[in-house]
Amino acid sequence: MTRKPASARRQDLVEAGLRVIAREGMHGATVRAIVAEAGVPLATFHYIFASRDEMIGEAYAYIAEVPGTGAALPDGATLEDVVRASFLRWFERFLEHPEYELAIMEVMAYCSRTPSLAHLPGKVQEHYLEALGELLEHVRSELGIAAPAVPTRDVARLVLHATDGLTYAWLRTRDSDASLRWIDAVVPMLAAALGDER
Amino acid sequence: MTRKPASARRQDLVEAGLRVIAREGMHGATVRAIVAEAGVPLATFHYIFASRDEMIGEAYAYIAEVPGTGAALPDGATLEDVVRASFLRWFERFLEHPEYELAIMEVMAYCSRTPSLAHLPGKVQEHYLEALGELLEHVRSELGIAAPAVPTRDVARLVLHATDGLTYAWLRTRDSDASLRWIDAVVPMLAAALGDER
DNA sequence: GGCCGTCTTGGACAGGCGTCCGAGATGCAG
DNA sequence: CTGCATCTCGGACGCCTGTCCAAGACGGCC
Repeated sequence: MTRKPASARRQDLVEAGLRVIAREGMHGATVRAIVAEAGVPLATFHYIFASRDEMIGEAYAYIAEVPGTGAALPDGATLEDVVRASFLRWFERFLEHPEYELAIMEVMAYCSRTPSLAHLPGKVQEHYLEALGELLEHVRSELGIAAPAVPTRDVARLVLHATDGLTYAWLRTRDSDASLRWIDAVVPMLAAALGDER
Repeated sequence: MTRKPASARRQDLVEAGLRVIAREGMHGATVRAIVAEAGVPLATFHYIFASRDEMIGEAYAYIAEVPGTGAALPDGATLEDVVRASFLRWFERFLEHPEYELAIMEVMAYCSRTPSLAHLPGKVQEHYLEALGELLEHVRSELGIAAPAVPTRDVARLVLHATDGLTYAWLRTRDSDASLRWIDAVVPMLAAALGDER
């Protein structure tokens, strides 16, 4: 096998692990399945990771690194249009790989249950909030909205609640129409919070 | 061991299973852990269920049987007040046993991954919608709101999206303040949809 | 009282699991 | 070229998993 530094093997295994979890779920993500996916011998796994849990934690943290959906805003769009467009774009991305979102949900549940990983879901949320916050700030400055009375971070939390609701409900029903109606319903509220109207 | 009809043992095991999943997560819900919780010998399990998966499915369906939160409305309350009060009551119940909500999430993910159980999440959602629909109809008739242009079922779906968002986000962060702010933000929208204002 | 459907139960089975050991290969630093 | 830190990897360890069998105990009905 081609010789690689441990850091590179680490990333290979984390990515392979995420692929396996997305395909088979947490239940099927055994050490043997993961090394098979990565194409490395079994013993490599525990040369890199002290335990399977350590790898799961690494994988969950890895998810948070994925950048948000930076959008190019059309000129003359209202705030609500921009929010709706961004939300819809996120939803399209979601629909391309819904099994990944299910995987993330499973990993977060597993981490919640595992004492050594229980702090991670909060940290991942923190990353989400930061990335989303930047996007929202960008939108605000682009549209010339100043001196917000609702802090950006609070608006980001609302947006996250909205996407979380869509995620959970969609994964149960696979009903995209209902999701679109949900988007139609929440977007005005989110835009209002972002635009600071009362 | 006291002799019981299979149907009674079935319910005992389902309830024990749910307790174990709530306490240890899906990962720790082994057949042996479940029979220990129920206080029956191992072999009883496969006298009752053909497989562990069959029991998991039964447990997930069992969840949907739990009745919704029927509320006594104070006189002279506005529609928004009633919606907010109901939502808050649900949230209080949620806070009493959040680990159960996490368990439900894990079971739903597991079912999604298991071909023979993949149809269940949709069915459970259907039960939720029905129960919630009845509650909403009750509120509507109580407040004398007639001829809805937005079908009750659609409003119920919106409410479900809102509670799902709260559930998912809370389980990551355990941030009840953020949840309350979310409730404050969505309730007017939900009330508007229920009250049929545009 | 004897029968028979229903329920109980100890024990075993094969297979999969996470983890670990120790010997060998590799390739840069001196 | 030698030395040493780094990486590779076959194979095994003990434990736990879901599932099953076959023998026994119960208890209502003829």
